[in-house]
Amino acid sequence: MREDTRTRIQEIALRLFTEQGYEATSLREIAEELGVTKAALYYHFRTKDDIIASLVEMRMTELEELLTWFRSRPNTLQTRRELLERYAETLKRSRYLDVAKFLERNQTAMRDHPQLTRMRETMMTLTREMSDPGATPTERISRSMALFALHAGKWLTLETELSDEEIDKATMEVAMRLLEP
Amino acid sequence: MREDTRTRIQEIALRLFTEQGYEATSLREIAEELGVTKAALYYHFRTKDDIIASLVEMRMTELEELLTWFRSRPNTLQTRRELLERYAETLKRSRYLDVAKFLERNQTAMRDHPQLTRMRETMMTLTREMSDPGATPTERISRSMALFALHAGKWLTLETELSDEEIDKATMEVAMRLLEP
DNA sequence: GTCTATACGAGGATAGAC
DNA sequence: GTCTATCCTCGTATAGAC
Repeated sequence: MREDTRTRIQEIALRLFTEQGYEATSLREIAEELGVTKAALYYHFRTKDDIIASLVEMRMTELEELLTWFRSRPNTLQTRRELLERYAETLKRSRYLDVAKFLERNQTAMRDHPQLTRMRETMMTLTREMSDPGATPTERISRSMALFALHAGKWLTLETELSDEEIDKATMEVAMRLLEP
Repeated sequence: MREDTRTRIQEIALRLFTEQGYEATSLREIAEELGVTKAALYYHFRTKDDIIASLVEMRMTELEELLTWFRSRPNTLQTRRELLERYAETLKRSRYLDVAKFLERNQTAMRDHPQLTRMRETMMTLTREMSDPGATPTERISRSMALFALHAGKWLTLETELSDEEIDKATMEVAMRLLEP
């Protein structure tokens, strides 16, 4: 059974946007790969922006759910460790990893997008609340970086000697260490 | 005494590119802020790309010098610690920090730039050579992340309770810890 | 409902006048 | 060293075929 056009547009667009850049990818390219004219895209999406807006929305909703879950639990080392595990899980689902990659690589292109502002705030809140009130600056920064470390691990896939699984496992160990005092 | 036009174009362009994005910033905007027409920019630079190419070149040359220096020294913990100090020093000079920020935020826009490829390779080589041949995956990833941590620290300036100096100091401590076994 | 044909203003870029 | 005229492609929009 054939996917619907709308979903195919999103898939092609996300791939091209991530590979070539959001602004460097024209609607004509997307339309050609789909086998239609670019005007046809405007039947399915109001603007170029709308093509990825729903995908970004998915990723953001997930982050907000993660924050809600975190706040519902006692702020212990155990909870923080579980937060890292859950965050890493979201990055394993290819759809979210693709969106995360897109967002990393197209920061300025999405600059004044309201969704991006919300997401930045969610990430900020998450990292901030991981710290105890009386923590030292080093402890605060260290814990904040634990989440970033999970992303950084995905950039290091060029370390040819290591397999993806080894990198994922080692990245998690490094991130966990950043939670320790 | 007035700066020459060429330098002013670079300064205006780097600021606008970093704030708004490379592709989102038009030559007309730069020209207007400078008080000329966009066609006039083509006297000073062959393409839009060339406007920042020389700035990126500076940053890249510096990274390559850092790699050369690192290779000239015994690969000890002491040398790796000094590498972090030197790397952080480059990020303190505003010109390089601005270029680094621009590169972080406009990755896909610079995608097929030969300079970018060279820089990625230099960073990769640097992080790879920081590892001993017999190191565990966790040690390798941890050391590789030490350099990224210095950048990540610059993203955390929104941690309102901490001053820039506190963040810099704490970031360095976290990065140094990532070098330890 | 789904698409094609066509047009508009703005973008980067070039050639050439002054 | 600065500008005009010009070109092609871009995102966007609408009218209308099927």
